[in-house]
Amino acid sequence: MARSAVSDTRTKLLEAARDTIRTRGFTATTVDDLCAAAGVTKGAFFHHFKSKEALGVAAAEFWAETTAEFFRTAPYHEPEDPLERVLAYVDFRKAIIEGDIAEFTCLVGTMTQEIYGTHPDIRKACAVSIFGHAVTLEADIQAAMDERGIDAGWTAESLARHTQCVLQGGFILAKATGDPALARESADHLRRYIERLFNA
Amino acid sequence: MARSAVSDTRTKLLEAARDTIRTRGFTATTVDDLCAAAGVTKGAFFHHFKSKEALGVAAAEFWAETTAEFFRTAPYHEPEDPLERVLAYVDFRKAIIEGDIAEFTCLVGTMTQEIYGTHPDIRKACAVSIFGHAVTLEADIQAAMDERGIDAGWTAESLARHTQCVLQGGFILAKATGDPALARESADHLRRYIERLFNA
DNA sequence: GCAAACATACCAACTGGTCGGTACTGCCTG
DNA sequence: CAGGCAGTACCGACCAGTTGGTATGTTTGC
Repeated sequence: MARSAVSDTRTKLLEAARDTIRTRGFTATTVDDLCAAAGVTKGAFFHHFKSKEALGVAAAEFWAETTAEFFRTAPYHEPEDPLERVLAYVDFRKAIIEGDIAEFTCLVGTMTQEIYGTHPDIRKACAVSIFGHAVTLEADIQAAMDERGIDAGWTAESLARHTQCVLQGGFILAKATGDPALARESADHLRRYIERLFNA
Repeated sequence: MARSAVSDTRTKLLEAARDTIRTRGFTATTVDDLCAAAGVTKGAFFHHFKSKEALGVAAAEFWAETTAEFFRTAPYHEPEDPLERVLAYVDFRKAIIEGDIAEFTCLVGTMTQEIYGTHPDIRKACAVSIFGHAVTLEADIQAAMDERGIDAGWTAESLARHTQCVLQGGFILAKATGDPALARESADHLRRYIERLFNA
């Protein structure tokens, strides 16, 4: 019970961080905000995290873990053809861009923008999350390149990173207007780009 | 003399805001920070801006004006062929991605991420800046489409927005790693995409 | 009974914002 | 043309509320 209570409070705080920081940003989110959102006291907060910055790092790691699991079990891996899997990934990313902005935008992308110069530990954890996810696309991209004998001035690694670039940029445009459609629009351009790269 | 003094202090504050907010973000930038950076007192600050939020709006407008002038007089307009101008724009954007991150990243993109849900007035001013700039690309894209008889499932407006998406996303990747090369890499992908769209 | 997991009260530093006052300029009036 | 007067620009001490963080006490499971 002790253990589950621990992880319960800790998880509640991390979920509160995920939701609140995506809405208000890291700096504007106070420790009291998080405690209120998680329904715990400040004592509990500082029992689990030695500082607000430590929570930021943990929130980025929590994000990395939960999204990794989310994408690992997502249906876009089904196609037999690697290129089809890559395109299915883009379609999947597009499909989940809907509803409230704070629900589909990226916690670590948001935090990175804000704290890259002031909180190096959080920045590193965010980078691990972003590029760790990008890496999961590389094998399929490389397989598609090999299969089709593509040998152009770009690498699988680079294209994988570019997908994240487009998605992150789309989130900014969506936030600027309040309209998720702008993020979906750029996902369409990304898909078209990949199709053309592979002459699909 | 009175007039130039006014605009001098105000401009100093807006420049301080531009530089400081790009480094630390809007929320983490305090009014005292800005006063110190601008070399003025708090009294002067609140004489020119009725609140910190009002300064945020003014900073976004200042950004829109100064960048508009910067791009208007930039050399990428020189080519006679509209498509070449569009590609020259991408090359130009890539070329200016160098040095300190706070020097090449986008003030309004940074602010948008952070305050989209909490400061609607700033958000609107940021959107005006971003999409106002995107619009300056539309005529060339449309001309290139007309010239080459391109009639695909995308519009000049949409592609113009997508260029901003890629650039903004590139800034995030650069911030996450501290390496501007990642932003340039995505600019390369953007250029390649446009080339393929126009069969260039 | 003891260590981990909380809870509560509290604090010093900081935050955006206020307010009375000053300095300078241009303008109107007797 | 002296002198009052109004408006703008600016100063900086001050304030109430908030912030991250702490110190100390209490509960809980093993």
